[in-house]
Order: sequence, then structure tokens, then C-alpha cells
Amino acid sequence: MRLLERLPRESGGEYALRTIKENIINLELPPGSQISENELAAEMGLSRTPVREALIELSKVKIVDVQPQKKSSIPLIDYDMVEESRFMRDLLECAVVELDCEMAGPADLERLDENVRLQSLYMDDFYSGRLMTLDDQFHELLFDIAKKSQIFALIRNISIHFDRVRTLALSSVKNTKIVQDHADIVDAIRRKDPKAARALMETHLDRYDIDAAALRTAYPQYFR
Amino acid sequence: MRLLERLPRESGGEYALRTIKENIINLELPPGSQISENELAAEMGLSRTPVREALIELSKVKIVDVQPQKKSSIPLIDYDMVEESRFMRDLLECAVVELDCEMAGPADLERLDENVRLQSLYMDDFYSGRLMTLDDQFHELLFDIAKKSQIFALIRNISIHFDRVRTLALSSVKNTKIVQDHADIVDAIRRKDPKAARALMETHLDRYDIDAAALRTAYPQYFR
DNA sequence: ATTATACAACTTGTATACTAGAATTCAATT
DNA sequence: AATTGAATTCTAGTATACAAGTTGTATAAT
Repeated sequence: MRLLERLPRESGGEYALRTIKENIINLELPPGSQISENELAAEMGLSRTPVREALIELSKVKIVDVQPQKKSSIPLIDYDMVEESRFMRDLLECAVVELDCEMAGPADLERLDENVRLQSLYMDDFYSGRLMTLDDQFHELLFDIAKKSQIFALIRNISIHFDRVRTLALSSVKNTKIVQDHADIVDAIRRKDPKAARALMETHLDRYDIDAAALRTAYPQYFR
Repeated sequence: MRLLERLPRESGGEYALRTIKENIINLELPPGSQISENELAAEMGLSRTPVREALIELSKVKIVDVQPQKKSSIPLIDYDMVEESRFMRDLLECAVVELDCEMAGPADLERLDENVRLQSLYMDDFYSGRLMTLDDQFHELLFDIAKKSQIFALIRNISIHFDRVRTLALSSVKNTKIVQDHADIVDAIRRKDPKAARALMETHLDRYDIDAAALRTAYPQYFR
């Protein structure tokens, strides 16, 4: 497992959650692999308690499978689950971007502009993951502006199902398209055009459409 | 705090979560009240560990406020939070009820009918909370039929914000209307009429926010 | 050889002891 | 009397010991 750096003032439980989540998404903890509270704890230099808290949270969205008194494991990819998470995300993102057209003030638009500017800067920085962080922050901003940040937190967890499929697919979406999408969305919000904003968001999210069948034949051992 | 009966094969953690959740919704743990892991544990005949697990989960949706090394409490009703949970629930419920029109088979319709029949029976059973349980189960059924049960689980947690407001409102929202709404929704699903189903669901869900201002003046000590 | 049983080696669930930090109280000092 | 400060007593965070249950293996009996 790939260890992350422990942030200042971060509790052991938070660190464990962040680390485990990251390793599930990047497939270091591969689908179907067995995990053990003891091993994870030892690897992260913690006791079982904070690790256990992290595993419980992840098991709530079925990204970790805890079988009491037996074992715990990382579930194989369940495409129904992937679809369910996508359904939820699409519905809420589109509704939120419509709300943003009413609710975004000048300061909010400035924050969005700043984010998109940075995205342009890091557009070619393929491996750094910096663009991915900015992408995530962009969507978080949209939820914040619409006063829906709590919902974003829930989406973030269930989206792990989708995120690890995206990792598997090595998501071939062109960075230029993503950044342009974001810029267009900000424009629509500035023009207070909810219909356009929703349409652009739909197009944007559709880019991540993944060929499930192809993945399933390429990595059959990861699927249920 | 009102203690529930421990179910067979229910772990201590599950029991603690179920009990605390129930007591927040029925306001036995009133908004603004301070809570303590030790007290709750003693009251339920458990140790801190399973109680702590329950509190952590509830704090993830901000229905419990944990201040590290200081104290924990039940937050006052934050109407922005109530609105956020309502927003999420409305959006998903309406989308799901449309899906149900395509996906519900005869057996599903029978299950819905049975639930509504029971609701009619318990319509005047004001204090038992039985009607509220049936109401919850009705909506769970709609998500199950649309193969979106994981999403329902997430909604259920964030909806606690909304549910405790509903507890306050039960005195003013007519049970007869609620049950009639449900019956109408089942009818629309049977007719495979997604537009009608969505419209009916919107009407149904709208009934609960009419009394927001009245509740705030009736129980000002519970609001932030 | 096969089946059954006992035991050993895991697992997660729970209880408890300990650590660290914040708030409060009460006494000492100014 | 007001203020400072140390001690007490809360809190939550963590580590660890133990309980309960499952699985697999080895051994013994048939």
C-alpha cells in the first residue's frame, strides 16, 4: 500500500481514511483483495481503532466489505453500483449548476475564474494529479456556491465506485476538453442561463462514459 | 433517552446507532442538548467503543456535533441543512418514482398496495410512530424497485435533519393527506405515467415545508 | 482411505486503560 | 475585590487486552 504524508492536526482516523480511500481508487488495494485491520494498522503505524473507524465508514457505501468474525475485503467492481453512483452524481450536479445560475455572486464567479485559470496552467501536467485536484475543487465550488456542500461530501464517498473504474480505464479524456467544459460552464453561470449550464454539464459528465464491456474483458478478475 | 429493544444478531454498534438515531428524530435527545459517550454507553449497557462508532457516523452528516477534546452535542435545527436534505431527497425521489413507472412489476405493485393498506389502518394511531415507519418503508420500496437502494441509505442519514422537523410537524400535517398521496402515487406507477407520478411526488413532498415558519415560532428554542 | 473431532490460527467485536487537551473551579496573590 | 494560575475534572483520541466466532488443519477413530 502506498503511504501518504500525514497532514498537520490530522487525527489518526482521518489519516487512515484518506490513505485507504486513495489506495482503493488507484487500485493499490485491488478489487477482490483481502484486507486486515491489523495489517493496515501496522503498515500505517497506527492501532486498530482508527483504522477500524475508517473501514466502517467505507463499508457504509459498500466500497469495503466487512464480514463480521470472518474477514474484510475490497469488493470486486459491481457495475450496478457504479451506475448507481453515476446516476446520483449526474442528477445532483445538473441540478446544482442550475441553482448556481441564480445564486452565484461576483465573488463566486471570481473564484470559479481563478480555478479555471489554474486548470489552464496545469493542463499539460499530466502525471502530477494537480489537474485532477483542481477538477475536484471546481465541482466542490459549484456545490458550495449553491449551499449544498454536505451533499458533495456524500457524493464524494459513493463516487469511489466510479473513480476506481476511471483509474482502470486510464480515462483517455483530453485535458483540453475538460478545461474548456469548465470554462463554458462558468460562462453559462455568468450569463445566468440555467438551461445552457445544465446542457454543458451533461455533456461534460458524459465524457467520462466508460466502455464497461471492454474493461470487463480486459480485467475480468476485477469484476463480479 | 428512550431505549429500544435489542434485535437478534444485532451488534452493539448497530444497536447504538439505531437507538441514538431514533432518539434524535423523536426529540428525546433535543436539539442543543449536550451528549457524552460515557453517559450514552452506560444508559445503553455498552462500552464507549460501539457508541463512539455510532456518533462518528452521525457526525458525518452533521446530525451530531463532535468537538474534539471538548464535547459533543445535538445541533440545533439548522434550516439551511434541512433545506439541503430536502433538496437532495426531492430530486432523487422524483427521479426514482419516474424510473418506477418503467421498472415496477406486478409483485412490486402488490408490495406497494400492501404498504398503503397498512397506512390506512394506522392512520389515526397518532402516538405510536407506526405510520411514520410505514411512510419510511413506502419510500424505501420505491428506491428498491428502481434498484437504487444504496442511494436510499445515504438519503436516510442526511434526512434525519428533515425527519426531526417532521416529528414536530406531525401535529399539523394531516395524516389522511399523506396516505392519500401515497395511494395516488401507486396508481400513477400502475398506469405507467411518469409525468403524473413525478407531479404527485412533488405535491406530496411539498406538504412538509409549508409549516416551517410556524414551527419556528412554536418551538424557537429548537432552532438556530 | 475416509470421516469426524479437536485444536490452533486467524478474523472482527467489545471493553477498558491510558493519553492529551480544554474548561472549570478554587485558592493564592496582587 | 479582582486577577492570575495551578489543580481537578471533564472531554475525545488512541492503544491494547480480551471475547466470540469462523476456518483450516491435523490427528484419531472407524
